[in-house]
Amino acid sequence: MDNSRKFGSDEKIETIDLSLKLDHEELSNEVNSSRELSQFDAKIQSKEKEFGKNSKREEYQFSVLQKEMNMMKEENKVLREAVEQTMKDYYDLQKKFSNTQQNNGKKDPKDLLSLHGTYCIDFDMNKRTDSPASQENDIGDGELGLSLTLLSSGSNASKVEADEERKEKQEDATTTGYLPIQSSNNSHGSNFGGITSQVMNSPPNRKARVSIRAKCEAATMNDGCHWRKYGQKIAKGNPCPRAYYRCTVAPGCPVRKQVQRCVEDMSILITTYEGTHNHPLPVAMASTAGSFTLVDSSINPLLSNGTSNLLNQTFFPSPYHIINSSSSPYTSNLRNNLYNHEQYPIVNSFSNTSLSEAAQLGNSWFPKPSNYERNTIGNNIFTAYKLADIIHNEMGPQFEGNNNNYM
DNA sequence: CGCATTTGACCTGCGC
DNA sequence: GCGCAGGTCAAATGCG
Repeated sequence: MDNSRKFGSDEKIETIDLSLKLDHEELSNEVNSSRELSQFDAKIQSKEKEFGKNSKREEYQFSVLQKEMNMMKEENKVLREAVEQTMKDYYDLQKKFSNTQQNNGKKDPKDLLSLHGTYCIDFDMNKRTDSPASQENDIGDGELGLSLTLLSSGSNASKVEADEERKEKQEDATTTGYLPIQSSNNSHGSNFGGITSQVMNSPPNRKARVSIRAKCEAATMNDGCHWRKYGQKIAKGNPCPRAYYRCTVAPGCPVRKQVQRCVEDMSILITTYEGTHNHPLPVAMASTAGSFTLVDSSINPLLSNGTSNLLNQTFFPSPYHIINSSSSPYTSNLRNNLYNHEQYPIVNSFSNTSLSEAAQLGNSWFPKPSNYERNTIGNNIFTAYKLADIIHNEMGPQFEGNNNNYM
């Protein structure tokens, strides 16, 4: 925008539509940094001087523009504060995690894999929005979409489940569940379309579990694998039956999953995966997971090794490559992640079309949808692999290796 | 007829 | 040791 030259040549024009010169796209580019903002202010002030002799209408236009710009500056400030707050919370949580590990005598971060715990991923697939405006609103509300919750729990296996139940009861306090134990002033526990990952200690003889909670009207989430139902139980305290599935992609695959609706909110589907696939994952699944542009947050190697490897092991048994851009400042990483999530929406990552088409195309790897799954494919479909990808994305790059440490 | 789902019975672990 | 609850098995059933 070469305003000086432009204004110089337009001085004789009686009415000048300044709004054309300050379109939203350019304005949004201008306000990306405070430094640029100040430069922008200087430009506006110089223009004010130039147009000081013009009509009151132009002055009015200036005032309107200035108000708009002030509003954008305020918004920008709120966004920056939200990012900073989230970063602060994130660091606090990492510190707590590190302290917990030290107290447990875990010297090697790899030993985290011996925490055969349950990792919970929360998201609300109905909350995802596509419009940039809603993104900004979400961020402006401080709902930055990702928080980590580390709970210290009892040491026996039954307590793991008990904790899960207890937390489910607590989750009415928040909307998505899993109360953050830190940063009381944040809004991570509110109903955002994001993720809450959770790590709970459990005994060594417990297999790794990844629990995914999704707002999903369908009877089950389709994650690309082929599952055979082998049982159903009505668990105590929840009238909704819990269904048991085992992976049938490859014979002898030990991976199992449990699917149950949340008692407080029937629209929430809780899917718990357990075990490690003994076969390569379907190509579309891997490609979907890899469709994220992963950004190296490089924040906490402890979390990176622990959570990501566990997720990796549960969801990504085969080598899985990521893209690192470690040169980016973290705030921009966070921002990039948020936008990457929008760019590659969680919802419908395994869309009805892709799934059924893949099956129709006769892809050898692709499981033929079961009767049950055929009925659910048309609804909002979610791939846990992508969520695990997001978790990894937030956790950092130390991702590969140590795949057999916790089984 | 083959495969997937359903469902009651059985097994196992844990708390008391 | 007993009872309870979660998890698994396997025969029965349903569906294409």
